[in-house]
Amino acid sequence: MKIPQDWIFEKLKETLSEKFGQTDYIPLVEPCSNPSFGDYQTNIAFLMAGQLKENPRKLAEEFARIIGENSVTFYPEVGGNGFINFRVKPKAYLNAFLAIRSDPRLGIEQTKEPQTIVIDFSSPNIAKELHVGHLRSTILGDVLRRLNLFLGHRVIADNHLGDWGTQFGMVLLGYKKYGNRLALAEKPLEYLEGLYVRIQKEAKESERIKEEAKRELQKLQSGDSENLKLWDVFVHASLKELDKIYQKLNVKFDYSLGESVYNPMLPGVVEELLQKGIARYSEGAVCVFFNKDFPALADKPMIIQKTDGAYLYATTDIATLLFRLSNWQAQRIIYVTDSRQKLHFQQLFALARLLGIDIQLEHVSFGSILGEDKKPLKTREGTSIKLRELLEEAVNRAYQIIDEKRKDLSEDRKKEIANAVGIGALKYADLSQNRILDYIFSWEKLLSLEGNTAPYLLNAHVRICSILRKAASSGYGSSLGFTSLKFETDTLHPQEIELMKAVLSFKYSLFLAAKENSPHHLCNYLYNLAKVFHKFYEQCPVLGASTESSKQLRLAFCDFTQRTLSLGLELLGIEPLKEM
RNA sequence: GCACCCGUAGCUCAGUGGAUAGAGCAGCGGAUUUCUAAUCCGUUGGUCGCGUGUUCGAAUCACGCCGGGUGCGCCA
Repeated sequence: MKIPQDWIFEKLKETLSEKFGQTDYIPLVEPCSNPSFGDYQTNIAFLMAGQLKENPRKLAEEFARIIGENSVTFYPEVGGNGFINFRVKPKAYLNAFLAIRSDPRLGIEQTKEPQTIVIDFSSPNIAKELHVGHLRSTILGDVLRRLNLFLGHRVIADNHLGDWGTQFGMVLLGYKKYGNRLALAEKPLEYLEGLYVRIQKEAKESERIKEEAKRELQKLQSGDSENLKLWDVFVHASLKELDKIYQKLNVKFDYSLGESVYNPMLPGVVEELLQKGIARYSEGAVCVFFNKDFPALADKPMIIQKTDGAYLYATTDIATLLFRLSNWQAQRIIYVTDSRQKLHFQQLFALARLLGIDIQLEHVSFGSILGEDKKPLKTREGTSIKLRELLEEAVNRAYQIIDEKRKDLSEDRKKEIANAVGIGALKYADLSQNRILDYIFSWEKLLSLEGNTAPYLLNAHVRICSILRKAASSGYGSSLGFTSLKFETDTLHPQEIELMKAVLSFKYSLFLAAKENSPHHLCNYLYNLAKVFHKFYEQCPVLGASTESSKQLRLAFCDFTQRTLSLGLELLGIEPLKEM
C-alpha cells in the first residue's frame, strides 16, 4: 500500500521520465535530516546535475515547479544547494493511515518474487552443552527465518548439527573407560561434556589416549556396531536437551540434519572434484586451489581430504550445499556463523562457482560476545558460560524486578512475565546491535527499563494494551470496526501526525533488515516508534479526548501502533506481553 | 609477513556519499491525586584514530600510517 513517501518517489520518477526524458535515475527519498526542512528530502537534483552539467539548484527549482502543490504535499521547497524538501499534508497521512489500518499485514505486501531460502543457523556440536557462543547464531538465524517468511519467501530453517566430529571419539572413549548409564540418563549433556573434557585433558598429556580416541572415531565412522549404538544414544540424549533450550528461546527448525547425514556422500564429492580437475593431491592431501579466478584466495587452498583419508568440515559443507540444491531447490542459502569462519565460506562459495552453482550464497557473520572487561565472556573460573545458565539468570533477574513492582500479581503470572521479559531482553540486547561488531554484555543494560531495550518496547506495548482494554470495557470493542466518522485534519495534534508517520514507515525497516540480514534496523525502528508513542501518550489523552471523533481516531492510532509493535516484536522472536 | 573487520560524546552504540553528526546510559535540573512514573521534558558533553587525495559535498569512498581484534594446508 502506498504511503506519502512512496507517492513522492513515484512522482519524482514520473517527472523524470515525462519532463526530463530520464529513466536511469533512481531518486533517493528519505526523511529530512532536520525536521525543520520538512518531512522528506531528495537529492535527485545533485545526481542529475553531475551528468547533465546543470546547476543543481536550478534543476531542483524546476522539479518543484513541475510537481507543485498537490493532494499529498505542499509546494516543494528547495533548500541548501539543491535539496528538494517535501512537506506532507496532514490529510495525506490521515488518508494513508485510514486506508491501511484494517489490513492484517499492516500494509506490507508479500514479495512478488518468492525465493526458496535455506537458513543454516545455531548448528552446535552435540554431546556438549550450548554455551554463550551459540546464542547469536541461534537468535539471529531465527529472526532471519521469521522475517523472510513474513515477507513471503519459502524458508527452510536447518540446524546443521555437529554430530559426527572428533568430539565423539573422545566421548566414546570416555564412556567406555568411565561410563555410567545412570548419570547419562539423568543429565545427559552435562555428563557427556564432562567425559569430553576429561578425555581431552588426558589426550593432551598422553599420545596413547589421543590415539585411542582417534581409533574410536574411526571405528564409529567405519560402521562399528557397538560405537554406532552408543553414538545413537548420545545423539538422542543430546537432542532432547537441546530442544529444551530451543523451546525456551522459542526457536524453531524445519530440519536438523547433522553432519552424519552427509557422511556417506563425502567419498563421491571428493571423487567428483578430482575428476573435474577442480581438486588435486598436494602433500598427500586433496586440495582445491583457486589460483586464477579468485585472487583473494590465491594462496589459500581448501583441504577436502586429509593425508590419512579423513574428511573435513569443508567436505561436509560441500556435500550439504549439493544436497540443499538438489533436494530442496534452494535459490539462496544463508549461513549464520561467527566472523572467524569468513575465509572458510569464501572458499566454499568460490568452489560453488567453480562447480557452476550460481545461486545466492551469503555468510551472515557476527562478532563475539565480550564481558565488561572486553574479553570473551567467561565464568569466573575461565570456562565458557552455559546458555542454559545464562537464560536462567536472565529470567531470575527479571523476576526480581517484577516481584518488586507488581505485588498484586499471582506467582504464576509473575513467572510468566519474568520469562518473557528475561528472554526477550537477552535477545533484544543482541539483536539491537550491529551484528558485525563484538558486543559487550551487561546485565544492567539488558534489563534496564530505559533506553533501547526490550523492556522499554514491552512497556509501550503494555500501556497501549491497557488503554485498549479500558476502551473495550466501555463498549469500544475492537476499534477495527469503529464507525466511519468524519475526521478533521486541522485539529490533529502534532504528536498524532508524528505517530502516523512512524507507523506508516514500518515496512522500510523490514525491507532494510531483510536486505542486509541485520535485525538491528528493525530494533531501531521499533525503539523510535515506542518513543513517539510515549510522547503521544503524554500529550494526547485517548479515552479522555475532547470529542468523540478524536477519541475514536486516537483509539485507532493505539490499535495500529499496538499491532505494529506486536508484529515487530514477534519478528524479533520476543513475546509481546499485554501486561507487565 | 599477508588478508579481513573495527576505531564516532566519560561509557554503550546508531548513522556508510548529502544540509548544523545523533540516541541511550551516567551527570545536572524539572514534571506524577496516571489512560500503568517500568514514563515524559529540559540541560551539559564531539580535532567522527591520524594524514593525503577524489567530489559541488566525506564520519561514510581511495591510498598511506597508528591502535585493537580475527583469520591464514591437514580443527570446526
